[in-house]
Amino acid sequence: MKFREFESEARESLLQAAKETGYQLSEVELISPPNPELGDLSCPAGLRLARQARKAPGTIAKELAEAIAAAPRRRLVGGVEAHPSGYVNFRIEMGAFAHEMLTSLGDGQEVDLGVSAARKRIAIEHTNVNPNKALHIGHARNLVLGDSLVRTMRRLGHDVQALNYIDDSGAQVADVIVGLRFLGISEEAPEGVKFDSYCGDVVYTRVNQEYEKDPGLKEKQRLVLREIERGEGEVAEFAGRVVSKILAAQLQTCWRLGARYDLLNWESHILRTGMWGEVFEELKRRGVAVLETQGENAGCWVVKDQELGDDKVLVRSDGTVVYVAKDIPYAAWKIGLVRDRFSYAVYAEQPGGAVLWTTSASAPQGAPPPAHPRFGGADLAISVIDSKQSRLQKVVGRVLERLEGGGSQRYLHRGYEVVALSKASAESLGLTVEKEFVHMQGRKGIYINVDKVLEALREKARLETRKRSPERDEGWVGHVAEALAVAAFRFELVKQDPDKMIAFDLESAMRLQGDTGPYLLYSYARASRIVAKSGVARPGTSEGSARKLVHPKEVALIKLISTYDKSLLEAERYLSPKEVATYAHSLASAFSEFYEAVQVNSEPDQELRSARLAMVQAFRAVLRDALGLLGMEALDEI
RNA sequence: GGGCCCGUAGCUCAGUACGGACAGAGCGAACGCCUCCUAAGCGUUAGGUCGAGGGUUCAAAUCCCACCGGGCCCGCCA
Repeated sequence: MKFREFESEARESLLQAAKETGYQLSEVELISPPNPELGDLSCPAGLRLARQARKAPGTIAKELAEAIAAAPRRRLVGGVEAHPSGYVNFRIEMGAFAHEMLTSLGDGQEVDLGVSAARKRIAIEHTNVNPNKALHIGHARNLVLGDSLVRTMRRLGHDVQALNYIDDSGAQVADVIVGLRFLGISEEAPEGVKFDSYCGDVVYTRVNQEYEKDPGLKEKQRLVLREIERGEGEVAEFAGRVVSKILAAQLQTCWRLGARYDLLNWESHILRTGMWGEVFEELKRRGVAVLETQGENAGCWVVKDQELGDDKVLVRSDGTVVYVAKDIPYAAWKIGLVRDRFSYAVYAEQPGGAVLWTTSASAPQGAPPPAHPRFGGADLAISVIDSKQSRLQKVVGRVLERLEGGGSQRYLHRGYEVVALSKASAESLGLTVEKEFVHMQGRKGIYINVDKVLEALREKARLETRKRSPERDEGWVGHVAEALAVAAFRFELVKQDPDKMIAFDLESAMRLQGDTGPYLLYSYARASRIVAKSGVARPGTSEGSARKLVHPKEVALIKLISTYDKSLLEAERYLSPKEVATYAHSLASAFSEFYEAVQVNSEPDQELRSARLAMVQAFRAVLRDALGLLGMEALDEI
């Protein structure tokens, strides 16, 4: 977009000037000046060159600035000044800059990012909730981070597969089956209670209480686990049905939050298709997995790797496979290191119409398999998994590198810190709390359900919306309230740095004002209202009218709009959609200041009015785009 | 014992990746702004030894070192 063009012009002119004045300038560092009066872009070139040239930084800056001024003018560079401190400061040629920007964006249509990165096939794994409970806010952080990353990568032109891994053969599922089968707990949720929530809140927690009272019950769990792993028999079939019901309920929540997936990967299929076996053989052959003959791991197949520190067991002495080991063939499949043995079937149609596929352990009988998108075989795999599993993810990454025979780094772990409960929120669950936060614990029922938070948010938003629009019908108010609730919730989880733990506080998460999702929707709606009232959807601009945009708030908004692409590139570089969230908030804030500072529709100067209107349209186009990446719905009225 | 992460205003956090000019928001506090495009907004004021100490540098919240405080991981659990 425009600002990057300005940057490259500034960079080129500085390099040219350095050549002419005889300075050895290898790279041009560009920073934004501390305040706009100094310029729009700064380069500390004088400071950089002072030592080798044995001159004062200010002198060098002056020479460079003069050389640039003497050179032929560049399109977007309006002025160059040397600062005595040694900076060369560039000023944007606002007439041309604003005009060109508004020509491409001022009609409020699609945003052209102008990025041409190499298109990659990327597999992004996220959500991955055990199918034995409803989503809690910790799962939501994973989903929001992952889904926003999927959307951002796609927006940058990559071919992205969104994967959701279903651990259908683990202990947590077995616990629920034990409860329903051996403790006489009802197989049906009470009226009005979602099945995932019932299994997690009632069955799972009850079973864990019973384990403590009756250690013998653990034997039942092992029995169930064996049956599920075998994949045959009445218990396994029953477990399959329960898992499906829970998953269906979970997906309702995921979809409500705006997440869409391309494929469900089932843990049980990795064993059943023989993919584990194939990879295990390869690991043995390459000496990545070795059979331990002595010590505490005697009889186990382990990975020994200096980078990992302690040895990691992959196969137990009884021949069963540990959890992380199953992640290896899955990861290998993602980046095409193992033959794709999965069959694929349609699982569901998601809201909006996109098909959700599922792996299948066996080819369908009779009818020919349906045509499906190409899964697996990606250039890059990204796993969104909380930081507690960093070590295990490092094991997977290292093993893959050795499988591949090189350090290609095609498997990336996007970690993030957990969500805990604030003191106040934990106390609202009836806990007595000493510390400032409490970690959630599924088996003890210490967590906050996503559905409950969304319902509370929606109700609050509904009342606020109703208050502002008493004449509107229930349907409209409900739609707006839902969009506000999702925006508030997602923004709360995505805006924070992934490396920081969130102490989730229900009360502050309920806010609809300040640094929140609704603030973004509000600024968008205000802009839309200006356009609606103007009666002009595609305001024309000229360089002359664009030159009239001189108010500091106008200039600030133009500049910010033109840097949208940079926030996406940062998000890609750091696998961090927070960059987009931060940008969107700054943008909305710049618009609010613009909105308060100048009038659009009542501006008497027709040219200026038109230029401002084009700016509002450009703002809408970019914010709408960013909101889309964050999984929020831009509404013209709220 | 080994490894990873965090520490910035009363509270919650941006800014740290690539060192740069007076360290920014939100919440909370005080005050102000709707005969004007949505006040879910905007403005003003108050509030900071950037955990503490050394080092590198013309320049450090940012890089390096050891330290303090907090969280997490180091299972033949998932």
